[in-house]
Amino acid sequence: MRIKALSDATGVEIETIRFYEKQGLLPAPAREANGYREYGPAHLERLAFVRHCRALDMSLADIARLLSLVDSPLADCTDVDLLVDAQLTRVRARLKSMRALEKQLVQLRAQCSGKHAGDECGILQELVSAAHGEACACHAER
Amino acid sequence: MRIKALSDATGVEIETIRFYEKQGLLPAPAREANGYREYGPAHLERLAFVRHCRALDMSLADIARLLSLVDSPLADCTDVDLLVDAQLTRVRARLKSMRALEKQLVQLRAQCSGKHAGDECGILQELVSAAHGEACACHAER
DNA sequence: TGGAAACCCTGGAGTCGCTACAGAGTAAAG
DNA sequence: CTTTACTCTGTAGCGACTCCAGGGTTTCCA
Repeated sequence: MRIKALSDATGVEIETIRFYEKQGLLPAPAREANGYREYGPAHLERLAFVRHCRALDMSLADIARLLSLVDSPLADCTDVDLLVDAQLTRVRARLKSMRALEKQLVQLRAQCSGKHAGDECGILQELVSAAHGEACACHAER
Repeated sequence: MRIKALSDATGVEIETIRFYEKQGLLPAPAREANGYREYGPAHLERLAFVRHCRALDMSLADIARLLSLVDSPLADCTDVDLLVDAQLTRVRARLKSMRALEKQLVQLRAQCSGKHAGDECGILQELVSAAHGEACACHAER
C-alpha cells in the first residue's frame, strides 16, 4: 500500500500522513527499492485511531500519550480516563464561551436590520461604543 | 500615553499592541524624542474596537475590513451586515460540531467507569475499533 | 515506443494570532 | 548612583497542518 492508497482509504491528506510520521504519531514504514513508503494494515489502523482522536479535538501530544498506552496494554487505564475527562472539560469550557459568543453576535446583528444608511449603522456604532467604555455585555463577561 | 499605559488601560499585552501595529490594525503612533511610542485617545478607541471584535472571534483580516468601513462612514453598511452574518454562521457551525463532540466524549467516558483493569479498557477499545471500520458515531458524522 | 499524466520524494516556507525571547537603550524611584 | 522599571528592534516559537519547489518514478494510452 503506497501513500496515496492510505490517503484514499482514510481520507487523510498525503502531506498530513508524512507530517504525522515526522511527529512520531505514525511509525516510519518500510520503503520500496525506489524509496516509496510501503504501508500495511497496522498503519491504516493507527492512522484511523489518530484521526478519530483528532475528531475528538485532542491534541497531538495527547494522542501520542494514548498511543503509548495502547502499545502497553498492561498498564491500567486511569490515565486514559483522566485524559478523556480533561478533554471533556476543555470542550465544555469552549462550548460555554461559544454560546455567549453566538448570543452577542445575534444581538449585534439585530442592531442593523433594515436601515442600511450611511454612517448610522447600528453595528458599527455598537462596536465602536465599546471603546468609550459604555455598557457592553462582551467586555463585562471577560 | 506610552505603551504600558495603553496596555494597562485596555488589558492588551504590550507585545500584542506592537503586533497589531505591524499588522496594520493600529496606526503607527508618533514617537517621543527617545523613540518611545506616544499614543492618544484615538489609539485607545481603536484598540478597544479591535479587542471587542476579537472577543467576537473575528479574524484580524475581518477586523481590518471593518476598520476600513469605520473610517469611511459614507459607504453603506451592507458589508458590515454580511461580515457579521458570516461570523455568526461560522460560530454556529462550530457550536454544532462542538456539541456533537461533547456527546461523543461523554459516551466514551462511560465506556470505562469503574473497571480500570489492564488491556480491557473500554475507552481504548472504542477508540481502536474505529480503525476496524466498526460502527462509530464520530466517523459517520464526518 | 514515446510521451504525458499521475504519482512519489525531501526540505523548507507559509498560515493564524499571538507569545517569548535576546540584547540593547532610557527613565523613574529611592 | 544604583536599582528597577520601562522601552526599543528583530527574530523565533507554538499547533496542526498546508503548500510549494525541484527533483525522480511509474503507469497509461495512443
